[in-house]
Amino acid sequence: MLRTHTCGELRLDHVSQEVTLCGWVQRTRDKGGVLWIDLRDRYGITQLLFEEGQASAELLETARTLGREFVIGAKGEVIERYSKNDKLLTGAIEVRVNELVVLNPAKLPPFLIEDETDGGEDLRMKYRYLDLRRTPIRQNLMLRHQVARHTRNYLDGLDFIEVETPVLIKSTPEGARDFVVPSRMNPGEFYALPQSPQTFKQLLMVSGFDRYYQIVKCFRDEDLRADRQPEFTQIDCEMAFVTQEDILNTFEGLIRHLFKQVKNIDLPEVPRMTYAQAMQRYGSDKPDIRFGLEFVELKGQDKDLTSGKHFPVFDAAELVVGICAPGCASYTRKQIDELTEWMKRPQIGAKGLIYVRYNEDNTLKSSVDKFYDEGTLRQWAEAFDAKPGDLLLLISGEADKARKQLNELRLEMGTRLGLRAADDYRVLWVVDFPLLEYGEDEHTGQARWYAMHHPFTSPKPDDIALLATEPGKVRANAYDMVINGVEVGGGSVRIFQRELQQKMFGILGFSPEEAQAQFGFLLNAFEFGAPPHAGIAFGFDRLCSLFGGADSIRDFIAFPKNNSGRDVMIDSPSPIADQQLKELTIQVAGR
RNA sequence: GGUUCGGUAGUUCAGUUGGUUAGAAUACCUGCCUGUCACGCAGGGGGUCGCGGGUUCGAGUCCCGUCCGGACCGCCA
Repeated sequence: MLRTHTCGELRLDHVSQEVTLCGWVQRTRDKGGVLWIDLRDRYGITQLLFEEGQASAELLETARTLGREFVIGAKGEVIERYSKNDKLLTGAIEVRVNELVVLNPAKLPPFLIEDETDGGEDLRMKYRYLDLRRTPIRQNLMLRHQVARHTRNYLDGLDFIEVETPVLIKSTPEGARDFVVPSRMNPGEFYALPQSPQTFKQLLMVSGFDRYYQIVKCFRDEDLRADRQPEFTQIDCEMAFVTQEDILNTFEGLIRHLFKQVKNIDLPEVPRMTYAQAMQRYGSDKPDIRFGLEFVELKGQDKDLTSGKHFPVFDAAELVVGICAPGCASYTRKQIDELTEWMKRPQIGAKGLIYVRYNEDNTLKSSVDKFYDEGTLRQWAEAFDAKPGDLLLLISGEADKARKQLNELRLEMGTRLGLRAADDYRVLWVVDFPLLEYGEDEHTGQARWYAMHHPFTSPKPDDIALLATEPGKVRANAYDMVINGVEVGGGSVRIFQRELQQKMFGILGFSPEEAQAQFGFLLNAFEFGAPPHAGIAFGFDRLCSLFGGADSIRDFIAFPKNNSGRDVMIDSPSPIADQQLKELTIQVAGR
């Protein structure tokens, strides 16, 4: 061993012991007659002391040549400090060095390796191995380790077993784009990397494994975001002989366990909300319930407080819906205009934003005073349960669009009003998702039915009859877990009968032959005694970033990719040699 | 595929209406300093203003193109 202790463990108890430490030079403070070096490893920082008169001239000389990030070993005596530093765990002691070895000198790093670095994202990613030396990033990865460890502990305790499923699998048309891997031994044929181990975990249920989990890499070839990587990790779970209720309880238990173990937070019972409620009250299937600002409809299916006053915008609207921003009546015209412009950005695409100020003096002032008298405005305020000082913000139009736009506004107002604290955690189950959604096929342009979750999701038994008549109204036994407006997990009760699964593929536009070619192995398996089963998968990276109080998942992944799917450190993806292409019988345009 | 913001010293940024020798902070180097811990003080070096073209007497600044990066929309069963 090159060292006797780490840089994080020495205390007053160790005083007068002879120790050897190894690590990286964080910083040197040369005071002339005395020189200090902060020595860092993953456990902490220990101050090394070199003093004129005590240390040899040669030792001082060497110490003065040390630069940032040099790797050194230092042997010496632990002594109590004259002036202690209570910001450091090792701040009561220092090591008076009598032997110093430079294990490896270092070039000056391209950015500061400090908690508050001066490096930009791009640079940090290029030198990720240096970035990972920084305490905040190291702590993120340690948090990730803890989340994984406690996940395994919890599931192990419930007799789940972890089974590895293959990474080289088969491309399927449904869902996200696949990453594809050419097969040398089968020219012209390709593997796909799994978007999730979905079919394999269902087959494990058919095999009788009963309770399966896997902390597993998944791959999706879609555009990226701060919370989306092309390869990401899921906690993938499946259970047999269970109902939806069993899944919700088991995995509410997992989340509660993780909050307790990782954050020492006792989570209250997780409330449930149907998809329909979530959309109506929040305009989102993943509402952030840390704050209210719930939607109130002025014109909707069962009421209308706006029509007949010759305001064409509202008269033509399917839905007039708004939120009440408490205490915002003091917003200036300029602030409201700015908010309106924000809503009109192409990303949101609102046509406009109507406001009603409920002034402190009990008067009402709106942007539609021309059309609505004070009595009507007062009716509106009542509908919102508004108080003097509040500001109503209204959106109108086609119901789905209006809700979506107002959802953006609600979240923005929540942020502006400081209602979205990172350390306030509100967990929610959203249940009863629709089974199907209608949309245009990207390639053919033809409208057709898509599985909202995936094609293996079972319809609610009560709704099966609707499959033939009104597929859009069929609800699924599907559920999402949402924390602070982030979808952290989702799953469903699965179809386990061949006939129903075939029917489902039919609705999704597969011919019987296509279904057999793509998913024959699953359909066949269902004929050999498939048990009822259900499952869920959690986005592990997101869960970690949430526990870490961050929006981006990148700093919870050791070696992440950038927005364009590139790893700027190893510079991938990259071209491959002509010989490799030839072997794979692949031709690349332009080569 | 789209919207939008950005690219200037090792790094993070400022740079006015197009006008003298492109600045600050920090890092780095040199010297001084025996209790620092964001040490301090004095001095110093460091720039193809992403790249290419254009307008102009003159471009970091304006225009066109292009490359790179961030955020977002579409997309992500």
